[in-house]
Amino acid sequence: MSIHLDNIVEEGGFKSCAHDFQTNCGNCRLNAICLPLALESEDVEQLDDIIQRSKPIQKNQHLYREEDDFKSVYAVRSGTLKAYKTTDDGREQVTGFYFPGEILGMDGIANNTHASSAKALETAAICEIPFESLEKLSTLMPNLQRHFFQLMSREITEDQQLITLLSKNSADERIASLMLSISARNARRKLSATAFRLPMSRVDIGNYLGLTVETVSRVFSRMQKMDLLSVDNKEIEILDIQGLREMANLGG
Amino acid sequence: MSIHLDNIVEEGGFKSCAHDFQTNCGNCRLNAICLPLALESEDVEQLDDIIQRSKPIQKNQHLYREEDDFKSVYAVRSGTLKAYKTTDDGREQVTGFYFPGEILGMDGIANNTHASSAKALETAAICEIPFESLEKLSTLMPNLQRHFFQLMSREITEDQQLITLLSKNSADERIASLMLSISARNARRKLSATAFRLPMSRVDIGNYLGLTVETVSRVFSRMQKMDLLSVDNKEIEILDIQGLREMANLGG
DNA sequence: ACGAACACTTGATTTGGATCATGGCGCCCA
DNA sequence: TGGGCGCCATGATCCAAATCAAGTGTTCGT
Repeated sequence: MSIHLDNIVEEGGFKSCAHDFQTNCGNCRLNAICLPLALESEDVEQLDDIIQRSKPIQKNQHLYREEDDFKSVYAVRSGTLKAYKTTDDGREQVTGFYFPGEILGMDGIANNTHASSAKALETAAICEIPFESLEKLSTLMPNLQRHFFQLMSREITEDQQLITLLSKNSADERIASLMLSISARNARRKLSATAFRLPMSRVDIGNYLGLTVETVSRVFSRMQKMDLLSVDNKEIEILDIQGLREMANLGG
Repeated sequence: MSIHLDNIVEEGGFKSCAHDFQTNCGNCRLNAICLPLALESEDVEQLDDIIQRSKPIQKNQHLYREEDDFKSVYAVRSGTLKAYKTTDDGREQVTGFYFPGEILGMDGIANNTHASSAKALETAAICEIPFESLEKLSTLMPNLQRHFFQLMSREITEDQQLITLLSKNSADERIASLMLSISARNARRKLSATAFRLPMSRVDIGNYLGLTVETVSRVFSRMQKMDLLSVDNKEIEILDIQGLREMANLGG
């Protein structure tokens, strides 16, 4: 059973007080990879003033739902969320997983209505960034405007990666790519790139990658047989990252 | 053989002079659906000042290529373009088609490098919008900033639609959806929603939708047999839009 | 105006992943 | 502390779309 450093450290700050001294961008362990990334420290303080931190949301709770009015975008402080859409015939399509330091909700800007729902896969601490305030601040701080444009652009390029994956790659390649993506995002947060716990179920993985649960399961078994990784329920250890890259078709 | 009103009318303006009186946002037939959409007329003039209009690009010419430095985003004035990425193993993934009034190139903002290539499917007139100027103008004009955030957000929601389509829908459903999308975009430009010429090849359609050419061909034949549409090479006429919606699973 | 290259269609066969079916394991809670 | 339910694994069968193959139609360059 692995220890979730993220949750323990960061939720610790919350339990005492929402305005705890730890609870601001300046002190946040994630500020180098999150919204404040591009800002001077005095600017960070202004950003800090508009950010709302409420109590953590529990597993399976929604942060927002499709068709809710759009008010804010959200930064993940700890925990993991999934974003998903409900298709016209009632099925679910997972459109992304969001880890600490990542921003979600930007798909709501287009129509002032959330285009997808977001639900916690485990207890999660969230920073809410009211969009109107962010817009105003952006006109005053060109760096912030630039950075937010970049964040949205990154969301676009990531979606395009997923489109390519779904359109061109086999089940093996899709799952190898997802494992590598999670590994890289862990590394960005200074966590292990080779050993981690998957916060999402096999169903969610399959849904995200356009595969059935059975296929996900079989691919994990196959990868294990090939000594690419070891799988113990949700605990993953990457044993041969090079081999995994080759399987994902990311070249040698 | 159909007549391309778009090309004839708008390229006419170009041939004489790049600073032709017709060639500005204020007079552009598309200004109600393009970037100027949200702006007052005096603001439109300022926007107009930063926009560069060069001579039309020819079929198969590139507007930009993957990994080019990112300098500008582009608005289509006439013609059609496709955006595509080259996968690690050298294949091509079409990520979008762009019609008059639509903006492309926003995926380059994230890393200051174009994440995809854009190529003309037919002769196309383009408005180039230098991004640095657009950023500066956006800090001065909140409406423009807002509108550009919305445009990027729309790109995200459209990509998510495509992800869902690729992940959950059959070949029939994918192609029906694409035909309906093109129809709706034509309607937005006050062109026929039921009769149009496809600017892209079957290969491009298949590539975009994650299908082979053969499958695209067969689906068109099947739709024709079902009297949903008539297909004459690239000329499409939608005969039963309701039936097509049902096939696309967009409900009754 | 002609021929080559390209774009599209249609048919036969194959196949990767879906679907259907079953069983085990762990976990939560009474 | 056991029972039920959700999650996961694995085997058997099926099917939609890919692949392979062979044409025909269209476009373009000279």
